[in-house]
Amino acid sequence: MREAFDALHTNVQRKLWDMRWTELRPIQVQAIRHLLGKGGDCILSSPTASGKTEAAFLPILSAIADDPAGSVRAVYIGPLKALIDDQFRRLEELCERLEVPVHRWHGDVGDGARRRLLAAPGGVLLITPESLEAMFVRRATAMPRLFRRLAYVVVDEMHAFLGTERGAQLVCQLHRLRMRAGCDPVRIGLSATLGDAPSARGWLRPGGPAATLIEDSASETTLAIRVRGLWRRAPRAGGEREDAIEVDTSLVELARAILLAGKGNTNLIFANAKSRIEALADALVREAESMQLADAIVVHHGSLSKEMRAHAEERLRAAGPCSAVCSNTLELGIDIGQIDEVVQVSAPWSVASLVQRVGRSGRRAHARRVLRGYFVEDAADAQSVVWDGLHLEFLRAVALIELMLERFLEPPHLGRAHASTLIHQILSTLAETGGATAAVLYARVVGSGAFAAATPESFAEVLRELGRRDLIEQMGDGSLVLGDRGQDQVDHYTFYAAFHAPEELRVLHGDDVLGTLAEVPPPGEHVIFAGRRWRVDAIDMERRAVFVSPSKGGKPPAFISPPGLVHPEVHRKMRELLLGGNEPAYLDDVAKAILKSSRATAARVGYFAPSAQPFAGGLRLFLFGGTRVHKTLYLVLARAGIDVDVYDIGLEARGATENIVDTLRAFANAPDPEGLAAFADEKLEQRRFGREKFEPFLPPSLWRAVFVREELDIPSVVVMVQGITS
DNA sequence: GACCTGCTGCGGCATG
Repeated sequence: MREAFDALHTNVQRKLWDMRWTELRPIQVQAIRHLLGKGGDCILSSPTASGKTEAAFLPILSAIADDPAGSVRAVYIGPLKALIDDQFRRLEELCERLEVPVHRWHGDVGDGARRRLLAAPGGVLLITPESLEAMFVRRATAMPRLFRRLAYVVVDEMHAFLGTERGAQLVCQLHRLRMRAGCDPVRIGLSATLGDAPSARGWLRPGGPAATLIEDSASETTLAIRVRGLWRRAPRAGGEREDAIEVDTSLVELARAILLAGKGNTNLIFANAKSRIEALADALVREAESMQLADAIVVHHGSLSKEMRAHAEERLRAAGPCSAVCSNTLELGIDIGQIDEVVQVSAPWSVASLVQRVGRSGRRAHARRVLRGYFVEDAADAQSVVWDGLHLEFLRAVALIELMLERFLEPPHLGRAHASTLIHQILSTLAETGGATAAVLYARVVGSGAFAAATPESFAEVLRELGRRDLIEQMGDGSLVLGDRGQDQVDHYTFYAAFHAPEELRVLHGDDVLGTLAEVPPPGEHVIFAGRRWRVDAIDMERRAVFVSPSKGGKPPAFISPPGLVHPEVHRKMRELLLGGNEPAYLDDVAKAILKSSRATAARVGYFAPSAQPFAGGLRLFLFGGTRVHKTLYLVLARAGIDVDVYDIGLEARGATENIVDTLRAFANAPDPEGLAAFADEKLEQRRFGREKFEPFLPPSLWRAVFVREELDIPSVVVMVQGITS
């Protein structure tokens, strides 16, 4: 412990004295020993608020303090802008006594700050993968100067990248950076929620030595959980006025309950979907007013302008009570002021997400964490639709809380082909280099190890397809350059993100930019946005802008996104909750009644194992097998022309029962995954299954092979069908 | 009935 402190640079030590640190946390001691000792790539894995960022940067700053210039010396890559801004503040403070400059670069960072970095590269740079991508495309010639002496790369919130498009992009970028700037920095990953830390060791540097795993499982602060249930009431009309909207009385009741429990505190309220976030914010603003509460209500999500987000963040940091209704833009790492309580309205998709959200509260010493859950459910009776009577979203939330208490975390989906991101990185590398031979391109992109499934043959096949589609073309000397359509892709500002997002229009009130919307109501209609009510005055498609003015009416906006993946373990726990008789102590009386109602519904349909239950309109499949298995079965039935819906834990197929059962049996007896893939390729809307950004540019045969391998789960489906149809 | 994350350059204008 003492020797770890002694190993730090004198001015880092002085700063710690200034900040009145009395001791180093265990993860910090271990990280200092490792990074200032034998060194090498490492993963720092410890609970939220255990000081991981400092664990990485105390030794990094100590190592570069006497030699901070000549190029950027350390890069920090974060998944969220708000997180980068927060870490920027903390690092600036840490660097106060050092000669180490701290820079940040993301979409909301102004020209001035960018020019300062370009003029005198040095110290630490905080950046998103998307902004780094933009550097490769637009400023490739400056990159050697910027990163020549780069010694460290810190990947924060590593779990947010593992097994995702952005993760493959990031791993490829690190390799490309090495090729471009001749640097080979030590790679350091940070996370509090790695579902499988040992398997993450090989991710930071594929094909290279595995990272050293530095773990500190110090027990978390005490956590108080309270889950409150509310029964939904019938909506009533809002009155005669033209701009009045239907008033959802349960939303009003929900808002009132949240305000009463949280008043006088600083709270984060997670409501999952942007549409729901806006609806709840609107209700909270109105109720706070009618209750004459001084508490501020602010909104924070990714479709709001930087000004709106900055306002919310400032208000949270300021003294005085404040509640922020937010999406996962405030989920990770952020340490904004003193958050007293975390409120979760409806269920998130994963345990990891819940753990991160809970980790936003109680970050000061001796403060406890508080999680309040709220669920509005329809009262069910014997006539109710079974799916409603199971109260699936509520059940999922309780399952996630139970799994969190058992310390379960979803393992990442590693080893994926990431074919969409492969194309992204091919196009980006051609923009970066201005042109390259296939061999060079292979070395730069596939050589990163981010695309484990790519072979020289499949890579060549992808290149040929890109050529056929005018995305790339071959010059006389054999080298490859961007084609017309490839240049169009790369020139558009939406290119830099590896993930798909719908095109959006800017929402303007006078000169103020409120944010962006993909689904805009026609002029004359009303919309709730940024926590306020607006009338749509005009839409200018050419300028891609919507003009709004304040109004009294409004309804929440729609956003387009495919549903998330639920891990089979979460479904297993939901089923266990239905079968078991215990009542978690954190449920209030209504929540207990909701759980009881779920169990009564399950008993009424005789559900005790995965099963197929006939009903008047067809067959209901209660599966609890995880989203991948359900999607596979959805395809089996939809391909046979059967009308089918997915309901979290199962499916509802409509039509003649015999036909449905025969279709399932026929598939189990002779599965043809390729047929399912072909059907998905031809018929499936992007909305339902969420195809990745550049998948439309893949050779169809390759797309289908990847789809079969990664999106379908044939063995599980065969076993399940045999079980439910025997 | 179903999540979210992120994003450049430039022209036009006002200001010192």
